[in-house]
Amino acid sequence: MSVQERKERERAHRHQLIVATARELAESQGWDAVTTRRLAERIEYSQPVIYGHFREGKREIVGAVALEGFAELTAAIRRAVADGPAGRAAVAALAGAYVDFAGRNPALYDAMFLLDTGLPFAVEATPAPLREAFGTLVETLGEVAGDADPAVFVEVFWSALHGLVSLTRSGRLPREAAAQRLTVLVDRFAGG
Amino acid sequence: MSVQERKERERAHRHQLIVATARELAESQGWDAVTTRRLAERIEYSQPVIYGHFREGKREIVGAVALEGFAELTAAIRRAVADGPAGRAAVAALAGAYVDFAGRNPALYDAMFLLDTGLPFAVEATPAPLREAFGTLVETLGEVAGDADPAVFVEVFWSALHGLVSLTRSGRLPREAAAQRLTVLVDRFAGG
DNA sequence: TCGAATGTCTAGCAGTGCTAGAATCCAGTC
DNA sequence: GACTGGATTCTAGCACTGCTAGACATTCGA
Repeated sequence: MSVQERKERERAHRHQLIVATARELAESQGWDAVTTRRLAERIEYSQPVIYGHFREGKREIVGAVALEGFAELTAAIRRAVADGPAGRAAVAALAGAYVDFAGRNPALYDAMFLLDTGLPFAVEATPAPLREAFGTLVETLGEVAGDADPAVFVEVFWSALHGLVSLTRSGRLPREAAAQRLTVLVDRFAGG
Repeated sequence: MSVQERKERERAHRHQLIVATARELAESQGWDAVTTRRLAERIEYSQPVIYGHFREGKREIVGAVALEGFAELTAAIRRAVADGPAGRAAVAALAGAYVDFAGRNPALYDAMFLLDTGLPFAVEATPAPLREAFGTLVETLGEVAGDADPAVFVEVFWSALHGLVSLTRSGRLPREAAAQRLTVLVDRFAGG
């Protein structure tokens, strides 16, 4: 194994270490606690090494965490609908998985859907994990779109889920009755 | 008019000047550009004077801006439904007004629904402008709730609107087809 | 006019994201 | 094994952030 390969492996490992450390810090203490100084301390290098891996700085790190999140969201949704539920059961399963995912990974969710990451959505350059996540939503929900364009329908349903999640998390909707709100939403979107 | 009254008038004026300046800066350059140094420069006092008005610091300033926003949102929605539209027309008018309000006042909207302001929602201590805004939504939409609790129904519809607005603004939903998404949402919620 | 209370300012703290250039290390060549 | 050049990492620092202690200035009542 060449010196070059070993160097590349070390670099990739360090890159992943930074991303994992950022995510850990974010989930335990919030994104405000994730600073490049703290990441550097945690990985036992100086700050400029962080910038050697992420040329666009902190926002690129948040983007890298988000990418992981999309892969995991896709997996969570696929597991939720693995039994092949149809109609309302599919919508409910997907909605439940989405809200559960957001609840278990609040900082990851913020990286994916709230914070500025620079990741392009819905264009040619959109990274594969993002496309795949959205594609999974369309696969699952396309059949209940009725007259609406399935992609547009999915965008609207996703928006509603995102709205419930983010308003609840920021304290603008009470946590009580969250399940009831989800039921109302599923009823409205699975109704035909 | 007493010295005390004049002092209080001056203080109230300065307080309002800080809030208005924060909002102007936020709408023109984003909330990141709103710093207490810049606000102080703009109002021609030093930084500690800002803290003399807002003991909780910047987040209290953002909250003050948000309060104004709620009053304006209420007015905008009331204007949109002043003709007394019913059923789907009422839902559409309200949804259009909400999205339009968010589009015209992006930073104000962020203060209201994204940023940490410390303002309590949906509890005893919730400020009147917030209660009034929500009450206006319930007044307008309550009749189309069908079997659902009107307040819960309104929470869900508002979440969906918020989701559309915030995902579009952050570039996660394309601006194209925004009107189409709104139509799909209104159809789902006005459908009975 | 004076003194106390109030209001405002200066100066500074601890932290942020980020980078230039110095220092160190590594690997290839002789 | 030594040397050299390139790569990597570090130190030091910049410009900025939110915020505050104590000094200074102003105001107003007696």
